[in-house]
Amino acid sequence: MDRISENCPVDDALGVLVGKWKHMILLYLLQEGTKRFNELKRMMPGITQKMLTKQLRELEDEGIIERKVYAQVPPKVEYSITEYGRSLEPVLEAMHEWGAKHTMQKDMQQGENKSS
Amino acid sequence: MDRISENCPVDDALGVLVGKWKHMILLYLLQEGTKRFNELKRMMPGITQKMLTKQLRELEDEGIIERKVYAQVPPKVEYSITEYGRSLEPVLEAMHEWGAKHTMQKDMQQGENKSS
DNA sequence: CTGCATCCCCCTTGATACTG
DNA sequence: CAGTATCAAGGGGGATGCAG
Repeated sequence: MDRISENCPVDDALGVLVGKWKHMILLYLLQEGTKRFNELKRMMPGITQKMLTKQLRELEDEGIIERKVYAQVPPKVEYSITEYGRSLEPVLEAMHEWGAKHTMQKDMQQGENKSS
Repeated sequence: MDRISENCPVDDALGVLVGKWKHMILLYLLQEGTKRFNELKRMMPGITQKMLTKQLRELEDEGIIERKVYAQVPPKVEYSITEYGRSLEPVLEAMHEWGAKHTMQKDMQQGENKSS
């Protein structure tokens, strides 16, 4: 890759990931597979139904996740990553890796002057 | 990497990149090296001084870019990527790559039915 | 040239209550 | 259980004007 900003496809990726809870949802579904609505909700303390629904919808609209509804008396809806959504994994990993180093660096700035 | 969401370092990476113009600034500085304030501004039609300044400040606070002020009569300020900031390149690249595919896929959904 | 301050708008997020 | 509707609040982002 020589030039990475021709038309800013970076924006597309960013757009998909931006949202207070979106990446969390993605990470959970990526790691733990299919989940029900309330399972996801329970995993993210602080999120409201409204937000969960909204972020889920947006992810679904992008084709990143799949929504499967079971016609049952106690409603049951399952969410899972699509193949397309799985293609985001490298991006998430790159960000995770960077974030981890970032945190380390911040921590180290305390200790490195005092070493020995 | 087994689990990528232990403490959501992804959030840190996202936090650094999120902002309507931040990734653009990063891409420009990454590709073209040191730039002056107005050069950056000219590169991004639509951005206002306020936003440029703000995004630049935030990037600077994170240690991603460096701000060098020349004590001259016509003020001159140069911005450049720090070594630390350069560590974001893989992340940007991953996003760029994904975004490019994403765009392609959208385009193809028009043509693939009509092939032949 | 570069940057700050102010005012304003709108979108995102959040709290709560209600429905199938 | 899953989702929608409504109302309120906060902050990001934009336009403009002033200053060193």
